[in-house]
Amino acid sequence: MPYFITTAIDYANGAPHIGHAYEKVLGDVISRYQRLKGEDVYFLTGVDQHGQKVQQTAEKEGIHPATFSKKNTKKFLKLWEKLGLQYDGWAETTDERHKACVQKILTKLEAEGQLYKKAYKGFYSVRQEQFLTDKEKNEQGEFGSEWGEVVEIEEENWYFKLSEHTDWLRQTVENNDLEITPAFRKADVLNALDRTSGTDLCISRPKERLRWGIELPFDPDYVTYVWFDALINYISFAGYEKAEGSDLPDFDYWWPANAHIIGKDILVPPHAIYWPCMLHAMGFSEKQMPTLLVHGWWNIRGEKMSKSIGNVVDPDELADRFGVDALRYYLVRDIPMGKDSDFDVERLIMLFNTELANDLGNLLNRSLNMTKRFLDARLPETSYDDEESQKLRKSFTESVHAYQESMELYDVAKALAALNNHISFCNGYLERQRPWELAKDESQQDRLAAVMYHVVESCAHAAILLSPIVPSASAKIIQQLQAEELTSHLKLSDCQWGILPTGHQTGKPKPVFPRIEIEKNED
RNA sequence: CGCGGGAUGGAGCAGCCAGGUAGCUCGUCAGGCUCAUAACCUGAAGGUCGUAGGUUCAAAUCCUACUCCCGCAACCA
Repeated sequence: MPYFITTAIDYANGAPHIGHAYEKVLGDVISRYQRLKGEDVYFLTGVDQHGQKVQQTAEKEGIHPATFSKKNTKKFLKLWEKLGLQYDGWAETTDERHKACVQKILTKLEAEGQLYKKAYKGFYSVRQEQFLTDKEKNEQGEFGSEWGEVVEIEEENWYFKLSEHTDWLRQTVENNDLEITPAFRKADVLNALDRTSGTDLCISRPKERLRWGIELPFDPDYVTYVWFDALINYISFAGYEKAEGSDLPDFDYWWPANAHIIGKDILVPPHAIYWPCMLHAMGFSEKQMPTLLVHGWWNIRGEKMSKSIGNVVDPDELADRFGVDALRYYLVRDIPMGKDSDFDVERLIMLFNTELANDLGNLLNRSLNMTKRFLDARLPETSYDDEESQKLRKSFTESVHAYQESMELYDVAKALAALNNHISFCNGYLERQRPWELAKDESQQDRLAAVMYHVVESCAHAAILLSPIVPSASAKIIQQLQAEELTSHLKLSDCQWGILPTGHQTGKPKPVFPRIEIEKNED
């Protein structure tokens, strides 16, 4: 089955921060999980390169917006490579294929009377090059000096008849044809719809104000409003209206998207209102709507992360300091789906050290070590079984079941907790079975073999279930288990007890998750 | 009365939708073990579940009011 998943495309106006990294890692984790299930996955991510902020910042630096956005795009690409993202498509809004698609859509909508031109009158800050609204007014109800000269001007722009689609949208949202996860976000959308109803969406910017964008095909004095441009990436890079002989994917095969992963800040109005209405105007039915997967934010000490406060956490630096596995693990482990969480380096270290190093890493290490020392690194045939071992297998089954159930709901944190549950059980199991004493007794060899099989087999499963989250560490575990050939083509549904055959030879143990030692004098 | 989220032992959270001895992780303390990454295992201390009412045989869980914290929005990135 096709599984088409996208992330928001990041604004190429600066360097990526932890929030960007979170969303992409989440997308990667879900993609890899779906691949593990055997689905045909297409993971699309990218950058939004147009818009006023890019133009402004580029001008400040005295370079062309194209050069500037390319430079920032590289920062994203570099980080995604470092974090091990496995995406199938890369969306850049300056891509000619995307531009052509946007223009085709605009042309069609204009021809069908979905767009019209109208004058707008308002207060405009010359210095900031933007229209001001009431929220920019200070307590005295005036525009402060920070805006410089403020003039009232009238300007013509192109509008999209958003209001003709909002009734349809309301029904589509209420019927869950446009699915919004988690469900509590639906209220936000319905609420925003009330405010939006009756207003249309301005989709153009005059070139004297903004040149950096996609030109309107029917009015060369204007460029396209960034959201109208950016949102289309989800279909343009999926092959919608692609040119003859294009290497883009087959749109009919992939659409609708199984998940648009976005932050709660861009749910309304762009993704839950503009986007579905745009699709509807293009002729998409309510059955062809994507599912919106809305995640929360990483805050710093309870505050919203922002550049101006200076509390941005640099994912690149974190990956260097603690390793990609630790960062990827933390980003999906310590935040409940849809909610906010506080970013805390100490918790990152704690979760890595306890759950990965002490529990799983150590379990693997002691299991392989004992197998090597007591059984000559071989899992011999055994017919021994006991109640403890039955309990372990039951714990395994329950844990895998809970893992899957949570992953289906995109709750990675809960899935990992379920997995860790079994790992803990395994450590307790070893304590109760005491293989190091069984090894001293010739008559207990059968039991020893059974005990070691149970823990080593559990490690193999843990590696498979962890592969979407920490792929490189998972591969290391599999390697030490010498189970590459046994697991490489395995699907999740094949993960029944007994992957490792009788007589299987295990490899040398080497810490996969070396403990992070807390540095002193670190701020 | 703009909208939403949150308030649970020292810290971070689950439980609330489908009321019935308050659970998890970390930390602390005391034991145990020695195969292992000074790891692992067992046990203990620590909470009148934001406040005040109400419904009920019974409320963290349902209802009402209030307090505090966070975010979003309040006509164009």
